[in-house]
Amino acid sequence: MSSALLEDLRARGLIFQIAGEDDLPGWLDGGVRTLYCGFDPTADSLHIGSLVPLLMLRRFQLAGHKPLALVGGATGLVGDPSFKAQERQLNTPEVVADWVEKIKVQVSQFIDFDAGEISAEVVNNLEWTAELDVLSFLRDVGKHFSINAMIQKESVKQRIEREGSGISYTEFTYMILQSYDFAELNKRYGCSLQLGGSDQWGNITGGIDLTRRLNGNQVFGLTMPLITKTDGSKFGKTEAGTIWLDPARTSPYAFYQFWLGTADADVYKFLKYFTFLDVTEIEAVEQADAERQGRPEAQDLLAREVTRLVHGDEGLAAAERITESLFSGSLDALAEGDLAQLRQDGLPASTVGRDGFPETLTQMLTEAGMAGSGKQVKDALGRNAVLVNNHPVGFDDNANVAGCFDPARALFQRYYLVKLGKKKYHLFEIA
RNA sequence: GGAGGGGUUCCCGAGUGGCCAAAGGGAUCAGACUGUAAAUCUGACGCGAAAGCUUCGGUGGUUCAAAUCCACCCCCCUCCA
Repeated sequence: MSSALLEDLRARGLIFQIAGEDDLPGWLDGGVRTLYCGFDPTADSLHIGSLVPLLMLRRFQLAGHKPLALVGGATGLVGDPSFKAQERQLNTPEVVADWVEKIKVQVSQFIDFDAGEISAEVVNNLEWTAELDVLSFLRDVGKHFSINAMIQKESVKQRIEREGSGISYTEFTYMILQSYDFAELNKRYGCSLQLGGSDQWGNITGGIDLTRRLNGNQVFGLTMPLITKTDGSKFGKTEAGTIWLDPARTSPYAFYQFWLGTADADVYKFLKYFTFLDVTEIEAVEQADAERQGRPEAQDLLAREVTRLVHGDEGLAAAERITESLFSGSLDALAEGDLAQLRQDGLPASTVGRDGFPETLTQMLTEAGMAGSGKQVKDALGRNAVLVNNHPVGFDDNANVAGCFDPARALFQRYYLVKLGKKKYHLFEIA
C-alpha cells in the first residue's frame, strides 16, 4: 500500500473492507480523484452515526481529492433494507424533499466548497432518477442484476429468511438504485470511489459491478467499520435518545456531554475515528493516561475536538461554559448574567409563573422534561437525589412546590437550578 | 384462493378464565462505590402525589370475573394453488 492516506486510515482503524484493494493505492496516488458517499434523508437531521463517513469525505479532501456528498432524495423515498430487521415506513415526497434540503446544509459544513479543483459538491440522486421511466430502468439497469445474487446478499438475508418479517419489492430494489447512483456519478463526474459504512458493502459492490457493465470502468469501494462500544450497547444512543448533529435537536452542551461520557475502553478508538488528531498524538495521550492514576484526559479531548468539528468554536465555548458552571464551579460563583448565558447556551430551562405552579414537584419536573414520569421523580425524591439551588428536597416536599421554590432560596430573585440525579440539570426562571 | 402459525406493557419473550398491571431477560431511571468512566450491588420501571384510572391488534359477545372463551374484522409470516 503506497498511499499515505490509506496508511493513516488503516492506523485509525477506519478501513473495514476495500473493493479493488490492489489497485486503489496507486489510483489514489495518481492524481486528483473523485469519490462519494451517500446520506439518505430519514429525518430532518443526521445523527452521529453519519459522522464517520462525513469526516471521511473530509479526510479524502484534505489528502487532495474531490468529495461528492450525495443526498438521497430518491433513495430516501424507497428505504434501505440493509441489515434492517423490519420494513420501513415510507415518508411522503414532500417530507423527504424538505429533509433533503436540511441535510444538504448539514453535510456542507464538513467539506470545503472553495478548494479549486478539489471543491466539494453536493448532489441529489433524484436528479437522475426522477424522470427515469420504469421500462428503461428495467431494461437498461435491472437487466444487469441477478436476483440469485441479490438474495444471497447478507444485508437482506435476515429479511428474507427470518420468520416474522419480510421485504417488499420496493426495498429490495434499493440496492439497484444505489448501484445506479454510482454508475451515474462515474459518468457525470468521473467518480470512482464510494465510501460507506460496513452495512453498505453489498450496495457498493453492486454499484461497482454495474459501473463496469454500463460504463466499462473500474471503480472502487471502501467501507468503514460499524462503530461498536466495548460494553455491547449501541453507539450513539443515550438516555435522552439519539445524538443529532442539529443543535436544535441536541444542544452543543448535550453533545459535548455525550462525548465526555465515553467509556475508557472506547475513548482512544473514538479519538482516532472522530478527530483529525495524529494517531501518534492520540497514542501519546493514551500512554500518559495510563501512567497517571485517576481520571483520564482523553474524554475531555474527544469532547472538545468533536464538539468543535460539529458546532464550531462558539458551540464548544457554550458547552464548556455550562459544564464548567455545573460540574466544577459552585453556584455562588455564578453571576446573574452567567445564568442568562447558560440558558442561551442551551442548558435546559423553562420559565414558570409563581402563580402557575402545578400541584406537585413531580408534575413540575416531569413537565420540564427532567424525567419520563412522576414515578421517576418520586424515586429520586425518596433518595435525596433532587436539589434545588443545592438544597435537597425530599418526598415530603412534593406537594409543597412554592416551598421548594422559596424566594429566599432564589438566585437573583428568580433563578432556580434544579439537579436531578448526578447529571441532569434544569434551570427554572420563576417570573 | 386453500392450509397452518402469529400479533402481550420501550424491545425480546412467558402467560390460555380469577392469585395479572401481567414471569424472565434487555434497555432505561435513581442510589451506593467511583473519575460526570466501566464493572458490581440495591431500588424503580403503564399513568397518577394519592384515591384511583387505563392496558395485552380492532370491534362486539359469553361470564359474577377475560390477555386468556366465542364471532366478525385488520395486519404479519410459512407452505400449497
